[in-house]
Amino acid sequence: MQNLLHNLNPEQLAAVTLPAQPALILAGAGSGKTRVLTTRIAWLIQTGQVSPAGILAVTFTNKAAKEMMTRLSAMMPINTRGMWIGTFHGLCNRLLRAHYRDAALPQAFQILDTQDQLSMIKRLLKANNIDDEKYPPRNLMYFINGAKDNGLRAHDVEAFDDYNRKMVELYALYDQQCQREGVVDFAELLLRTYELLLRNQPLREHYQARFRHILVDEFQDTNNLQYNWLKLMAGTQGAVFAVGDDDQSIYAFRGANVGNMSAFEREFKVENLIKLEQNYRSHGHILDTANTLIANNTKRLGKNLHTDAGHGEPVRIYEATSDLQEAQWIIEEAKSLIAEGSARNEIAILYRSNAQSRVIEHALFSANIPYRVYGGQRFFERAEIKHAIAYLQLMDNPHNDSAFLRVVNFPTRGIGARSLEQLQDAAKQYGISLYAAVPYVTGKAGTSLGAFIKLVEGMRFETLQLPLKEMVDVVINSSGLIAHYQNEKEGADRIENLEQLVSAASLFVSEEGFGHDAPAGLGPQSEASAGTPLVVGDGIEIIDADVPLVTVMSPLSAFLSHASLEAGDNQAQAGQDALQLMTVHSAKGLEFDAVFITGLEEGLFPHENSQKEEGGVEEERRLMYVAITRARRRLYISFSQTRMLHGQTRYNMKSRFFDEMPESSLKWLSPKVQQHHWFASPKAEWDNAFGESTNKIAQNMGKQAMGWRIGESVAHAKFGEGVIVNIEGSGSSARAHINFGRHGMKLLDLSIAKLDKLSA
DNA sequence: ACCGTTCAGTGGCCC
DNA sequence: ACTGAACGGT
Repeated sequence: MQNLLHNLNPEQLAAVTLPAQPALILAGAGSGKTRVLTTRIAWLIQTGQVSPAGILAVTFTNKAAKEMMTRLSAMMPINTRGMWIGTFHGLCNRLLRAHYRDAALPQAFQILDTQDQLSMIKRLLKANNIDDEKYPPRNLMYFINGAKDNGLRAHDVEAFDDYNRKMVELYALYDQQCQREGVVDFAELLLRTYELLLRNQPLREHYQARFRHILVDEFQDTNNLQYNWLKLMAGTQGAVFAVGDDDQSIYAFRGANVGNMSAFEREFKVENLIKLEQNYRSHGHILDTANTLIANNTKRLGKNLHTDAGHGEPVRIYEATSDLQEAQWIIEEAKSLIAEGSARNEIAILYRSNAQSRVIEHALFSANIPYRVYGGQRFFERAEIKHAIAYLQLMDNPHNDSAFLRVVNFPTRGIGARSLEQLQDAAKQYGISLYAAVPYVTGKAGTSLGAFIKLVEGMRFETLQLPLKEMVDVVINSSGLIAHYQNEKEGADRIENLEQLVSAASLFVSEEGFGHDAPAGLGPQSEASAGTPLVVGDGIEIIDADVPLVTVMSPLSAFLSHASLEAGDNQAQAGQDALQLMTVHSAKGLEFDAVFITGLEEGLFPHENSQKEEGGVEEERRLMYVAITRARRRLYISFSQTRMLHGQTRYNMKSRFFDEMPESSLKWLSPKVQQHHWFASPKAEWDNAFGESTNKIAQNMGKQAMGWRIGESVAHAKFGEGVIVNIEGSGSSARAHINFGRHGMKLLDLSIAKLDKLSA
């Protein structure tokens, strides 16, 4: 015990040992939040306050859940069985599997990922002759997900105009279609579980009594449905231990509601609010920079990080002339860091948007520096894997139309658009799935469709008694996928991936505790042993979901859930000692010795779209705060005078965030170049080192009128600082397009507008 | 079935 | 500038 708690600072210790009451822990970046969460769990169990079965710990990512598990088992000889640590979606999946009847789902229900959901919506629109120009599938998807995230079914959504009435109607149709097919989307997992608990009192009371301690990670990222889900799960007795940081709330765009933090404090009558402000990650200058910046936000719960680590080095700021040159500079700096002994994977290059990575990657590639880009395509999202999965889905639940359509003619087997049209008509007419509608199609189309059904049935029959690994192996071969890719020029990688899917299945079986030789395709292996059936009140029997998945679903169903819920690593190749490239969003939760934050320009960071959004700039500022606090020892921030975006050169102003950072912690590496000065100096001076594209810019910048040049910085009484982006006309009738950053782009008459030359 | 062309859209992304 | 989807021709 002493062991468990020693080395905690007073605030951490206080948080870990709080009584069983609602608590809100404001955990700043690098303040040991995961440590507090895991130690709290260990402490609760070791002191005998709760059994492992009484713990529910919720995270947003599988990675975080795994991390918590790992750290817990390092802390105590833990009996992981019975403890519920997982993502919202993973936990909901588990509950719905155990209580599928009460939730009105088929036992083998399947989970749609975003791709599947979109394709399903497209099909729905087509089947109902809806103009997809007027109702873009993507919009409908956002509409549906948005409604679900707020706990609203179609009949709950109020529509005030015809357009929205139609959207609501389509939402209802969509849900019907999902129900017919036996599939649920991500939001549905949450909503269905919420409704299940809301309506089923015995079940609700059972879980409320069971989970005496509910711990939530990244609480600031919860959406409204998740918040209400937690409320329902907690009941009146559950001790919810919410850990979060309002300053790191960067996911409003996908429904996260920071307001849940204060709502939690209010509605749960939180008496225990603890701030973890001691930072163990970053040096002082870095922390000061973060603190000063974030102080510009108005809506904060209030928190100020401090460190014992000393000031360390100042934050280095660099002004580049072009995005290309910015990349060159990064590489030079990175090289010298490496030369000084830094590990490559301790250096991160962050950017606001993915489009920025291209230039940097190109430069790294040319310089022969290994790097790794996060956020690429994930394993289970690859086309060939989705195809193999679709065959498996059809074998487990033939009514999944998305899976059917994905592979009915892949590899090609002569089933074209005409045949499918006939099939879809039949399915619509009888209100059944495509699979079930095949017998109603006659003629040649019927024959080839029948052959496809035979293929799937054949694979199912053949693998009925086989373990999962072998089932997958049979599927990738008998389906013709392997053969198909063998004939393809670039098919080798895909075949390799398919083979990796077989290994993944094997690994899954051993990790999830399914017997290696247990048949994959049969239902639950041991229905009788499913937990301890509880009989409550009216004789309703509850089988607690606290059982290995194997007892509530077949290995195949479990593997398919796994494929949907854990799409795999979000990073490209596993080149170990490589520079780390990623967006600021995906850097959240990570830390590095040295960090480059690039593209600090108005319009890019803060992003231009954020200006129009309510609270948008504050979210951008939090994003910058997250970026800064990733760095341990050394931080670089750069911006560029020109940048290629969407095929044209843009002249951006430096980000307003520079005005919000403490000058005393910054060190400007480049002399503050006066932009009108560029042309006074020989072009070659800044051209020789960095590539040819500066040439074009220079030529373009040569254009001038009324003593003003493109690219020049100006000051305007009303709009403040700006950059001349273009000049049209000449002489006294010339007009200039000027980018005033936060005031937007203005077209000013050069003979009228009062402009001052800006000397920076 | 497969190809080349055209065209819109282009912010971040967990499950 | 680049991508992915949609379209139309062979």
